[in-house]
Amino acid sequence: MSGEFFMDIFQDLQARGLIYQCTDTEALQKRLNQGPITLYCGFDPTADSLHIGHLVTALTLRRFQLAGHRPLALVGGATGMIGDPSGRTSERTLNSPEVVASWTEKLKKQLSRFIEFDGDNPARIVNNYDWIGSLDVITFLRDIGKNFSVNNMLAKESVSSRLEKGISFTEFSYMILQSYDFYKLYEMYQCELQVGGSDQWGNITAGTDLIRRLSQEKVNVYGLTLPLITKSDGTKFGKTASGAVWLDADKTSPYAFYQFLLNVDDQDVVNMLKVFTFLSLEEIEELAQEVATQPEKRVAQRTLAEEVTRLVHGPEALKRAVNITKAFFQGEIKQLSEQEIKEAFRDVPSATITEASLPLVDTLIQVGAAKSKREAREFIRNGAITVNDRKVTSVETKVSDLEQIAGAYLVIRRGKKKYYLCELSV
RNA sequence: GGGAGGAUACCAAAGUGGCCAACUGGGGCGGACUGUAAAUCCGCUGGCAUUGCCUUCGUAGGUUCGAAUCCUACUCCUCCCA
Repeated sequence: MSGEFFMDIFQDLQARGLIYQCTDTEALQKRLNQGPITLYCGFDPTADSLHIGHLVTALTLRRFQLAGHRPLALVGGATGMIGDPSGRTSERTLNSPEVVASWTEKLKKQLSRFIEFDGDNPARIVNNYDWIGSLDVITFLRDIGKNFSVNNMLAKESVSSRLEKGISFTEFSYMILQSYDFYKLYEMYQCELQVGGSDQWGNITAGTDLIRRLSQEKVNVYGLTLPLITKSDGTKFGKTASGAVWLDADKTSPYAFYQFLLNVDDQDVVNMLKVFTFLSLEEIEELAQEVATQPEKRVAQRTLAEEVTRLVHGPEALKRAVNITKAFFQGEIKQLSEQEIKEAFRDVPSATITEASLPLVDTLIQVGAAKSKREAREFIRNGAITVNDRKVTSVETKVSDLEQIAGAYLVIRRGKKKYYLCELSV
């Protein structure tokens, strides 16, 4: 199902709702039909991991590659040191060079999962530190800066929206660097297209302008932005109460990642399938029918969760996530073997206790199920605590009162979905 | 540089000497219902403790039997004038 070859990439993107703005729709469509094109998209190291929002653009690069084009994934080792004002209401705090460098490496690794480095149209990962890092001030101001008009820069949304509150020269200059990236990639790899999120429009057009100015003959380069993915209620997709949904397995476990997608609203799931999977539009249409006729089966959600988790974390992690889900929501935890418990609870908070007489109230705190004894008691009184499939009702319960799995494990459930593992070693 | 106002728990916002661990709304968390849903309803939302204690209302002091509330200094924020 994935790995399909799209004859008309532009049409496919359009049908998936992935096109927001384009510098010249007709010309770009024509160019794409003429043959392979090199395109790029940048990712700045503003955190130690990409999140699910970045997936939209990363997967778009892959869509282009599947259609026979050559994607470049740019990691902003240099621009990450400056800070993009786009879409921000206030100045960013600068990170140290060491931090930026280590984040850059992490992003590189994550991005490489989504694109193919072999074959006829191999992708490439580039780091703009390689050409910006060595740029000297005179070159920057004289050769590059001369092509920018401050009047123009002030008009860009990313800058104008900040004029009231204030913006530093550093962030103000950001668009020049990003434009220079596009220019360098055009020069080095004949990169003709830059793709980015909708907030990148200003930076992207600045880049196409720069290339035109610096080129002797008339050239055509294109910019394309993708929409911000929102839910039906208008809020941004990918935000949870506990923060962003990360692609790094250490920050958001594969199980949590899988669950996040499994719980997508009926109203949103079809859109998400279009944006986050490589399923054909026909396959997605079939799933849309399922949502309409048998929403309670949640076939679409299941498919979405499986496809994306496999894409991001691989088949093994997906299998674990599914197994954990089965044990938690369908199976009886008591039936699990010690081996299975260890496997299933790899991604779940756990603690080891050494004292059999420990009150359950304290155990809940140790595993992280409750913040204080008061809260722990409240959970028990409300009937929110289940240990090894048995509801606990007495606040006085001690660990030794409870039946253990495989003689050593307590699987604690709080509420409907939160699980904690407690290992007893006396 | 001058003037006015403000800082309360996750957020918003009451309270202006004891009845304040602090109204209310949002959020969050639990329960019922359910499709691991939406909507709805109910409960909880500083800590410890078997009705008592401890720490909280920008920071540091002071007044008082007693302060989130009054006084002093400081820090930060907003607005107005220059």
